[in-house]
Amino acid sequence: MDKSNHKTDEDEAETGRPTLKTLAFMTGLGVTTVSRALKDAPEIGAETRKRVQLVARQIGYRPNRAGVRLRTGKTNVISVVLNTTEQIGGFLSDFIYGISERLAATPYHLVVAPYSHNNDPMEPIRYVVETGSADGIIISRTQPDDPRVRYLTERGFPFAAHGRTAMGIEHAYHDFDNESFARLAVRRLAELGRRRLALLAPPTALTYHQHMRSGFLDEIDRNGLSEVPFSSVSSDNVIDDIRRQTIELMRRTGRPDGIVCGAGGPTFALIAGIEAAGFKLGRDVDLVAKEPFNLLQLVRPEIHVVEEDFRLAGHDLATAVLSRIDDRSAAPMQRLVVPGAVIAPR
Amino acid sequence: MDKSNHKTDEDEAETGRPTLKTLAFMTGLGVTTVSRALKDAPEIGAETRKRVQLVARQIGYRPNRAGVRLRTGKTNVISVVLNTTEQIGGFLSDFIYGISERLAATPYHLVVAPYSHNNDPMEPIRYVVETGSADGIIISRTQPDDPRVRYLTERGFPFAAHGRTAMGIEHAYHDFDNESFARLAVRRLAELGRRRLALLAPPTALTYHQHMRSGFLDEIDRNGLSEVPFSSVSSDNVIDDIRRQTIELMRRTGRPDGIVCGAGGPTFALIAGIEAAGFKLGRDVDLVAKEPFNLLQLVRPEIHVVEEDFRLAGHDLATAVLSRIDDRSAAPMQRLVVPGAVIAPR
DNA sequence: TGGCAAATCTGTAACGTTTCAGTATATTTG
DNA sequence: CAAATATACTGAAACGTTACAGATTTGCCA
Repeated sequence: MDKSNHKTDEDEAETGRPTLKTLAFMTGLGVTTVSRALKDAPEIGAETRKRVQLVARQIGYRPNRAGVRLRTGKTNVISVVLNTTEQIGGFLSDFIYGISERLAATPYHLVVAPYSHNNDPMEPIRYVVETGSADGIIISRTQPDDPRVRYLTERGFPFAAHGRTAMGIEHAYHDFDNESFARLAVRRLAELGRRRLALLAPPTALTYHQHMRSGFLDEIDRNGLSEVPFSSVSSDNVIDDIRRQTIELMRRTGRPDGIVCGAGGPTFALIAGIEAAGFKLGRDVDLVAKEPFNLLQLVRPEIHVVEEDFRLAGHDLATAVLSRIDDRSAAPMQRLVVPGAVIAPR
Repeated sequence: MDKSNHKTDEDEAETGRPTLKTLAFMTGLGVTTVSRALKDAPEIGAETRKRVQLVARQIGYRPNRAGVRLRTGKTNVISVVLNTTEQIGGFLSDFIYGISERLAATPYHLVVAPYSHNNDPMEPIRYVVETGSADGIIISRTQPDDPRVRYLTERGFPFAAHGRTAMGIEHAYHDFDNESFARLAVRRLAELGRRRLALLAPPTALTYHQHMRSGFLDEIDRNGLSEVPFSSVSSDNVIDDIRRQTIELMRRTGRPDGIVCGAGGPTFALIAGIEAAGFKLGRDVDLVAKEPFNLLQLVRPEIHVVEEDFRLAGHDLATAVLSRIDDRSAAPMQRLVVPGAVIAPR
């Protein structure tokens, strides 16, 4: 008799994954009631609420993300936008782990949106905002005047940045205090009696280039030291370029006797370059480097190291963007991590 | 007069993000026709198809993922399941980049699902399958008898594994030929006149432990060398444990004069341990290590290195799982990457 | 000319969820 | 005691998409 393709309630109760309808059938309530009961709405009787929640737990009900998303627009997704041509040596793993650890206890999923160097960094940002494919965004490689920050702020889209900006916009960020790092590094080199210092800085476009550079310059000044310019490469360059340019640097007449390096991978190239030019680390020149995990010092104990924790950064940024989503008018989390001491050679 | 809260066609055309309805209004066609036209269905006139597609492109129509997902069950998501307690030194960045590069030109998003060491590795897998939150899964740290592989295979869920299994199941994988790596390494050490070799292997639970170990043992045999057991640690151990155990190893009476190491981070610890015990690399003992990016050799040129490309692995696995989704009955992609030559000290 | 097939297009229903506008029953109030 | 109000629940509609089962038009053949 029943030629329709409507599912009956009983069908519903038997088949595959449970939905609100399944729950409604099992409890004898309406779908609406079940929905409200699951989110502890006050207009549902206490006893009914308990009952629905019990049954839901028993049969392992999980809300259908697509259904929620379609109806409410809420995606329960955080998107982290990464540059795939990023520095080798990969602090990125820890960064991502930090984020996902934070997200693990929440209903949020983490999606990784890449862009390559030749592409527009705005592209993935626009995509996410225009298609509403995430509730929040985490960006890195922040610039002083960052179009992404402007764009996201203008639209009131929740985000957090790894690094600060300088455009008078109050936004959530987590940053490592690279100015202090540079100061610590210079001070250490001064203590070692070094006089002519070079800095292998991040690319000029990034905000923390300025920070690191100004800390470096100011502290050089205070200690009566001089700078040996080394701007032909940045820590973004490929390893081999850095190595070559370091050889170049060391062969100059006014070569440095101390070098500060703000990134992990490039430090390897620096050392290789110094030695290829015939100089000895610790004798002719000292090196203070920033490293995510202190591996380098295991094999080259003569270098000085400051650690930077990227897992913490990920964790922080996830927290920041979540609280941003939760309440867009709340004050954005802004955390500046001060570097620990410079770890000396053993 | 119109007190309903129905949106009229004109409303639709003005407001926010375009949908099929917007397109239908603009072209004067039905929603169904537009939907079919956009996917080049044959029953839509050629001219209409062109027209619809043109308009869609003009106004930047993007299908609503939640709509598609709710209706079809297709998520357009690939989930990569990672162990967050994974080895420091992070080859993971490259792995993830490899995947997302491959996915960039497709409609697929990449979501990272973590699990920590004390948690059940099956948990994220079950979650994805039960909630249908992805169309395919990429797993790593594959075991000879891997419950995840069994589970996914039983349910016909598309996946690809970084590493092989040994349970008579034909599944998609990408693997580095660690047996060949170990052979190459041993051969190199034999050529250098080394006689007593040790192997710092991966954890015994993982499939490639067997591969590496059997290659190592067999090649030792062929070359008339002997093994110095070194099973107190695996490459999964924390850096400091490896360093300590290496000191231990080197202080034994029958200490090795050659060591093979199958992972990047641990090699640093090995070197530190060897030297802490008072021995000199290249003189007392030689080291052949596998490294994702050849950074180590820059600062310790006396070691021998084989490179392993994790970006390629990611790319491959993404391809594999996509083709699996595309056609579940097609033969699974199975790729074994043979190691390149051992890079000698310079 | 009538009939039939092919070509092209369309409306309805459904996926699972939440919101809106109720309804029915019990309880209080004047 | 009627009316107002509070309590507990419910059906219908909508989010954007696609599958299904038509509907309309055109061209062709007997």
